[in-house]
Amino acid sequence: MHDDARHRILAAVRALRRGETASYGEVAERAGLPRRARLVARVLTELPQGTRLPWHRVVGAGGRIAPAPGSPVALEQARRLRAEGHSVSGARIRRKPSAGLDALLWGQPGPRTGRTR
DNA sequence: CGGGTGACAACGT
DNA sequence: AACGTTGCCACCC
Repeated sequence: MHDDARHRILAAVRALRRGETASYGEVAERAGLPRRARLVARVLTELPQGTRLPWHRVVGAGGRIAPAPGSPVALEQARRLRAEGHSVSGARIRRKPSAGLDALLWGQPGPRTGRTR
């Protein structure tokens, strides 16, 4: 894959702020790579262990933890999301209950709760 | 070139 | 809500 695409994806993830989440597809879109959700997943998979990137803020469409349920990475993501105010049950993530304020802070809704196209 | 795989996503049932 | 299907894309055999 292009190193350039990788850097743009990393930048998009780095831009995610505390409490915010974005789906793989959204991250791809923000990185200027529409329809490359799987590429985003691939890039995250290859992140080094101690990375400072907020990779845990990238979630599956509809607000789900994407990695295999029970896997170390999935558990760690759940832990971090809860630490940022979200509630996680199994793979399901329910966004921090402050949608109104969040919308002001984020400008855009988080992962789709309804249909998209 | 051909087939399999996955931290994806949209749709239909 | 939970699956199964299909489309997709980058990689790896």
